[in-house]
Amino acid sequence: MKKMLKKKINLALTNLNLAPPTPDRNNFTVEEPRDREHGHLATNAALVLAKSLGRKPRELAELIIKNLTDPEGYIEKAEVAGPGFINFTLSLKWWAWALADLLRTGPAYGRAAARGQKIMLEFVSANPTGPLHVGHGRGAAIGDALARILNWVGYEVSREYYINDTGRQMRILGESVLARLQELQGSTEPFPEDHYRGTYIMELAQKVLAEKGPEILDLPKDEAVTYLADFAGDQILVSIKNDLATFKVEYQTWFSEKSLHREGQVEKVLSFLKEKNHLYEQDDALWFNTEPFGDDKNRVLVKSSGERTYFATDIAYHWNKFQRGFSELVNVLGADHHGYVPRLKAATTALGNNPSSITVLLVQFVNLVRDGQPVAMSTRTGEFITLKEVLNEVGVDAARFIFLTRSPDTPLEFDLNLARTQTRDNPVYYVQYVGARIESILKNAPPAPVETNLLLLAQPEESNLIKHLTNFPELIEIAATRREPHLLATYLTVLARLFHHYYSQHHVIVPNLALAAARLELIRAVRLVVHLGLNLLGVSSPDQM
RNA sequence: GGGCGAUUAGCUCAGUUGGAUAGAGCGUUAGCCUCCGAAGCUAAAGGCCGCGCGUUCGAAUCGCGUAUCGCCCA
Repeated sequence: MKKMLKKKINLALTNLNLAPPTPDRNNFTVEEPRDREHGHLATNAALVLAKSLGRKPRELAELIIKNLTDPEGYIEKAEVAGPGFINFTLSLKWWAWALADLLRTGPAYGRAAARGQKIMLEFVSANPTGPLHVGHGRGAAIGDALARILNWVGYEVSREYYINDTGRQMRILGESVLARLQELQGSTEPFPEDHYRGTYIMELAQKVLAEKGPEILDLPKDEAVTYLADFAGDQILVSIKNDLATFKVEYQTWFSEKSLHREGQVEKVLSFLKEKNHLYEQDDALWFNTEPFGDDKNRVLVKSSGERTYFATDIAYHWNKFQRGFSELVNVLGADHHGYVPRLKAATTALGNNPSSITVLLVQFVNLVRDGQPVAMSTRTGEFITLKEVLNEVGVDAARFIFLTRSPDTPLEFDLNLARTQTRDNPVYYVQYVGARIESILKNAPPAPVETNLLLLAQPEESNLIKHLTNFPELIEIAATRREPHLLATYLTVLARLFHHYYSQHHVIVPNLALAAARLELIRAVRLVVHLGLNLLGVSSPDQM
């Protein structure tokens, strides 16, 4: 719709043949004015171009209007307004054409052709040391919705979960289970500080005891800890997978950190960087010279103890991603990782890739509130609300929608009381209700005549609806390029409002059968877009509620 | 001390990359079901878009400064 107008304006500018040809010819925008009295669409072309063309804005606007060509009869009215805007009112013919086009395209509306580009989304990637909490849920909702959207606009998308199944946190996990095991066997040693205290640790200890017996405790401590870490990690990972499946998040790959070490990838990337002269030794440690690539200081890759740092394995991991043929990487991370971004980009550059091929999406924390009080969320103390609990309380759809309505870079307040008591008032139902209402109308619909005349949709509420519907493809495109799935949630809320308003103003099934038929087509289109939009958010779109 | 993000209605938050009179949900107030689903609609009240300076035809949006909050680093 906007493209159509832009083309016409550009053509008018060409016809005007004004010298000099301006370089900012395409700098103007076509937008929807807030005020309905300003028509369907407005352009600032005259305002933007006035200076370089040496004309007064209003004068230029008049010239543009005079030179518009519109053989199809799509423009009803074009007039100069305010400081030099041109307001357009589009004709019924245009709206009929746009709606027909949408219905003809059907379930593929807004879907772009494959671009032959592989893009990887890594998200959640929580350590398998405890259950997922709400913060992970937010990352999961955003990552998954973004994956759906990117796929929709033509990328070959792969979702990946990186499992940190080795290192310090895993050892602490093993030690935590060991401590509980010893307790079960009568030890009175105090539980070690800074270890995982959640009740699930005790459950895991009981499970080990039941399956393997107390002989585990006879092993040398290191062996026991390693065994228990693996055992517990595997179990926890299973429950993480279950939670994500419940949340309707599916991964193509679960990538194990261990496999990087097993296949010697860390050593390979170290020698690669060494060859490129990016490494140096100092104080018995091996350093990576990341500063020239925009990091604020250099980083250790191999400690004096010989241990590889977390950063070293992470470089190997991202190297591996590129080697698997992904041209673009998106990482959804908690906001506490933002200091990590420059060094990741630095590593990307040093490895010979464009740093802009990796996008890090930082998601701010979720603050749980109960009875007006913040709820502590430490995995260590065991006082946390798991994703599973929240899903049980408010349901998958509501949780996803709440996560996806807010921009990722603002902390989200999640009020559990509100979520619990106001389930039915949740905004997600406002959108879903549109679908249910339409299905109900369609059930009562009379049989359609052979030919439907969409020109009968002459009410302003109808053109408003069509206008918003036809914005869908462009909106998805924007949400994809900006990696902002929440734009879609906002879009759907507006669509819902427009529909509910229309519904209250006009009956769909009216005695005039031709008009009824046209209106049924319109609400079918609304149904379709609501369905597509909710699907892209991973929210269900029920026929009945 | 340095960095990143935030600051918009009583509360929770949008604002489609600079457009005309600032948006929604919840809450408050007053209305609307003999009529396609009232999980809805209509209306009212509620705003110095943290503050200051700048950029320009035009700023919630961009720049600089500043305050407050959250997080990260030393």
